[in-house]
Amino acid sequence: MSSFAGRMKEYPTVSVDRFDRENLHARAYFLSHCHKDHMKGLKGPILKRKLQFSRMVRLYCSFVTKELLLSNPKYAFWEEYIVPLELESPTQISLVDEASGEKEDLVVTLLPAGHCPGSVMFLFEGSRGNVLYTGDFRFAVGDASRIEHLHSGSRVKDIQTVYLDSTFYDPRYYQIPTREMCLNGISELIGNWISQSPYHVVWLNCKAAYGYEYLFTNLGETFNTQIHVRSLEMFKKMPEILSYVTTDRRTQIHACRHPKDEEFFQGNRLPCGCTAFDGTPLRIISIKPSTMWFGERMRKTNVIIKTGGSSFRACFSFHSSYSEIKDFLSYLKPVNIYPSVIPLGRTLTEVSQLLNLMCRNQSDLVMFVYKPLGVLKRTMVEGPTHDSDSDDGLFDGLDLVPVRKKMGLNSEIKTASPPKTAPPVSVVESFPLTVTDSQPVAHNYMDCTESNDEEDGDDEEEKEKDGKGDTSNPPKWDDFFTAETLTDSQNSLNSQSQSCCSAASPASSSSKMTGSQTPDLFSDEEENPETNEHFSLILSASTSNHSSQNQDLELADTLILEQQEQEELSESQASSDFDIPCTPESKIPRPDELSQLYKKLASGEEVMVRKGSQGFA
DNA sequence: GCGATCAGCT
DNA sequence: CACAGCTGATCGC
Repeated sequence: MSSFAGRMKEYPTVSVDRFDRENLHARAYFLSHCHKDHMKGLKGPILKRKLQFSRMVRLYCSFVTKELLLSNPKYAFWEEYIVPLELESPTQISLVDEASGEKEDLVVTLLPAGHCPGSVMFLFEGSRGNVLYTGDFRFAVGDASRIEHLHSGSRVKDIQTVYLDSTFYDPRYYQIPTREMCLNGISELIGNWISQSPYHVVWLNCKAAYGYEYLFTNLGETFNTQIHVRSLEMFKKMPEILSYVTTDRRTQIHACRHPKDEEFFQGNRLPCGCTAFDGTPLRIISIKPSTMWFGERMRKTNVIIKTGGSSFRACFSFHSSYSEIKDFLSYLKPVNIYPSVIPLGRTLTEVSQLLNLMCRNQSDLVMFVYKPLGVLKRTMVEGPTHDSDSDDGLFDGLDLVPVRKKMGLNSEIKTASPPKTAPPVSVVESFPLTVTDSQPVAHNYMDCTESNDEEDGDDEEEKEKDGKGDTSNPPKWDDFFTAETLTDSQNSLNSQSQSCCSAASPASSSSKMTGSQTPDLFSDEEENPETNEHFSLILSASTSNHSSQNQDLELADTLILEQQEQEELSESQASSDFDIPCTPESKIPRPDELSQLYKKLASGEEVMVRKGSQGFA
């Protein structure tokens, strides 16, 4: 569940997915998708009144989200204030302060998020840099590279901040079978059942939320049928969904619901009340889509689990897994990452620390330590970014969070060198200026940490409260986290750091054993990690609590492999704005070499960074 | 009577 | 197995 407070520090005059409290003063609203936890305050009378007195404030979302939203009478009053935007079409939006007339332009691009119908990410491009608000999303590995608007030419755009759907950003959720695997498993189960007779029917026990539609359309297509649902109203303008759903109960696949549907099912009734089509009793199985996750080294897993005589759970996820998120972040390498969800049993601090490893600063930290030339490049790219975060008074008088960060930054910089003025516009000029930052890495690292920790003023309370519950069992996470941090550095030096981590893992494991789960043993049988997982599509009769077994082993293993993976990814990302030439040996460069390097870097990299942020302005 | 919040339950 | 959201109780305005 999202606990994002609604405002991005870079663009605090707009609100995203939150419509209460300070968001009531926003100059523009954005709704990423039509789930209630992203719509807080959206039907509030205060906001409704504000709209009636405003000429400028609008709600921006996708066409599909607009349709879904307006299909609910409680939100019908938004009709005249909604501006639906096409996907992948950069659109300039003027943010006007209606009192002062002050204006700021922002370019927004909607990117399909794969979470539910109409769900999008928002890419904001403006004077404060490129910011990606992911909303909720499910991306497969590699998906980010296929999104045109995350690129500028052949390069990845310079993303300042990602506001991230971190629902499964926790190594517990290392992998979740792909959509295709899940669909295939469900199709096989359903096919085997409904082919037996017309009285063999399936009840898809779906929650009351958008997001299962692609299941319906795929099943409808596969079995040349329609799925029974309670209402078609919300899909009336979406033919590609509408054609696969029906309110006619005489179909073999149902996704209808009833407050007492579980009882109904026990009594061999469908939620719609059906017990028979023509006097012949139905043979009903229930399939409950639910998230299943697996460890990094899980060799074979089932996407269907039998939970009773005629009950099944089927793997289904609205959100990206840990490894999918990592792939996404490794590709984008944003400067900052802020989680919008704290996974159950975690705290904001823990998640922020783990996310720091995926920040651009952090991956460069490794390069800085072992590849000294890298720091020049890193500083070059980062200097301006850095400064732009603290240069002017845009945040003056606004919320505490950005100001606090700014102050922290300045004080950090002061210790190294006198306060700097705003960065020069010229690329060449900015170069020597930023290179003089003698020890920038630690500062930047701290900066990332602090900003994450201190972000989200009132939001933090919620998150910390969430976290309180698990302060009783912190060792497992802490142990794990420490190990990972260590590995981060060690891995670059020594490929045998694996043994170091393996040694550390039993300790964290034993503390974890106090949890309710019964992880599998540290068996050595899985010495050979298969990166190509084969999720079984075949129905399993197993009723074991399979999905979280091996947690401890996975945690430890994750530490080792993810760093390797990260390195590979950065190597493959040769076109990135912030990639750097490899330094084969760590000798100290001579001044003339440095000068050559400066020229090379200045000729391309920085120019691209600057252009990237102005591309659509 | 309405909204916000929380516990409980899927 | 934890998606998202409903229902009902309680409290405050």
